[in-house]
Amino acid sequence: MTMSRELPSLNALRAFEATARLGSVSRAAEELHVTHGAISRQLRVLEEALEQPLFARHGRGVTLTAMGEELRDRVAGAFDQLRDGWSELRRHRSESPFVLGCASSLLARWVIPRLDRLERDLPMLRLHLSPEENPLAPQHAEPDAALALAAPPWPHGWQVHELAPEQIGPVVSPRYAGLARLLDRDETALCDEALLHTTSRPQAWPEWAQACGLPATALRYGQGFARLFYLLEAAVAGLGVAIAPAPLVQDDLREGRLLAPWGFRQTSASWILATPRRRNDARIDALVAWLRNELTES
Amino acid sequence: MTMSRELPSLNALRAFEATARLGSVSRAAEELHVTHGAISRQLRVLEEALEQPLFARHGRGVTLTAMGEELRDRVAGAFDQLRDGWSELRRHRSESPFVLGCASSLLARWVIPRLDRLERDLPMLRLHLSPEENPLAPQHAEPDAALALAAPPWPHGWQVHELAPEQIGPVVSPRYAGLARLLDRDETALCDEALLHTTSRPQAWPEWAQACGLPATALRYGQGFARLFYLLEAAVAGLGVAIAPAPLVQDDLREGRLLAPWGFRQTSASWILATPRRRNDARIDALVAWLRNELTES
DNA sequence: CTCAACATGTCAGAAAAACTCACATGACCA
DNA sequence: TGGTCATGTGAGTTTTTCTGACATGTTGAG
Repeated sequence: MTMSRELPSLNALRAFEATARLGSVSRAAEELHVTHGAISRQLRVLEEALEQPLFARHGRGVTLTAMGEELRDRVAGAFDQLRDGWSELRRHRSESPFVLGCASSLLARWVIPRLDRLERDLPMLRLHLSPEENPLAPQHAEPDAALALAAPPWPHGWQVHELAPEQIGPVVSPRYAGLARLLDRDETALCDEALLHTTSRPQAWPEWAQACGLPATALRYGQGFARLFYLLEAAVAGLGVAIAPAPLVQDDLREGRLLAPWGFRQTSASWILATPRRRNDARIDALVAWLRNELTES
Repeated sequence: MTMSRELPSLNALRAFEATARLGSVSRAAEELHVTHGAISRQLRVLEEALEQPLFARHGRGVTLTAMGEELRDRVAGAFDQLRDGWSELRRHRSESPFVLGCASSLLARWVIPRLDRLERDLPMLRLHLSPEENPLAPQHAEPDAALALAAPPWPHGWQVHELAPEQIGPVVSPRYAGLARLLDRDETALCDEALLHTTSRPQAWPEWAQACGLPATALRYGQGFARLFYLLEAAVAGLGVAIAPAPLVQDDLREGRLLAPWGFRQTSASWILATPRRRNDARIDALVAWLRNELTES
């Protein structure tokens, strides 16, 4: 009652194909990294299924019977095709660039300044950057990984590698007109400022306030910007006091374009690298390690 | 260090192919007679090997990713080819005639007279007869089975089904000129005869002599024939006393063309049906049963 | 001829792969 | 909101496959 379109054991077929191609049970065993006994047994499985011998044994070596030759002609091409298809797929895969999705503010303020070093340290990555406002949202061309600032619960369908806790703090330009009334005072001084903020993350100031024990309601908001990137440009230009993750203003602090008189405070969010589930490329581990190091060393 | 021409688990590949073709893990599971969990697991094996998802899961069903489509395109044809090749091979096999090798004397004297009944009882056999002087010798076109009279040790490389012990005895035509001096005497009467014999089986008379307690040296030999078939024709023609296996002269005895005054005696040989090893066709069992019945019922 | 070197077959036990079952999750629909 | 469908997951079990040791039979050299 065996449905004729069903296939026999594919491992047995593969053993047959190798034996037929190499003309030897022992060499087929070598190719498949098993013992000759395993091949011998697999051949018997096929022969029993067909109720006909596929090889004539003559003590020293084997030769195909008529039925064996027919089977070889029918399956050899299929196995070639499978091997070619599979290896090409793997080759394409390993040669394809690694697409990193990332919000444009992070990209501009943090990734791009480090890009030369990143490409020098991880050249095999062949990194391609893909600016996307929300890299964790479902989209047409899913990136290989997404760099983001996010808090649990982690987005569904992604595997999250936590890189470092986020630290945020107020920053202000030395050119800011109201700087004088802020210096040498503690955080409460900010209650008198019209704070610059970004609409893409309205919780930044309240979170910070909570972290340093100020009531969130004590804060007054000034101008809002659509993106963190604009917010920081505004701060550098001396338009007021902004709030930012430390790594994004690190260079500005070092070069004196911004001040952070009250330091930075840890939030509940983290820098994360998120990868689509069941993609555990070895390249991802390398990237995670590099990013962790970059975020924590300074 | 994975050699790129190596294949992944073929069972996993088959699970993928079925799932891609049917667009559903559950239906693939049905087709392959396993649970959906088994398919799911196999798909994961492939995805881990490629480090890329092959399907996008959306709670209700799956759809191929770009990489999945590429893999499907590359392997679907190969699986079609394997299925077609295998099923055609099986079809050819089951439709092919069953070739029975048999010495020409047996063929003429025993098989052919029973052929109409044999074909009536076992029509699925589609029997083809292949007269060969020594059907157990290695030859170009090996038969599916060989009918022979033989004694152990059995020929190497064949699987032997013993059908019935052989019985041989002297036979003589009622038209034989010397019949008068034989009738109503015991076997010793034959010591005075020039016994007809076949050069293809010189041991027949000595064996018979031993079986009935006569010294083999007491026998005198007359004319020899190249084949048993000729020997029996000579006996029927009244040329002298021949020796023959009982089933081969059964019809002649019944119809009075030959007499067997001293009956038949068992030898160490048997009627056998020999089949090439590892060919255990169901048709063989049917044929063995039929032959056994035919040889023992009379 | 005998013997060593091959090549393959065979079997019991061991290892690995595949599967099942039961439950969990998420999407869709009424 | 609960029910159904489709799939994921994990522990434990079944099935398949492999190994390792030995047997058989062939070949060719000495």
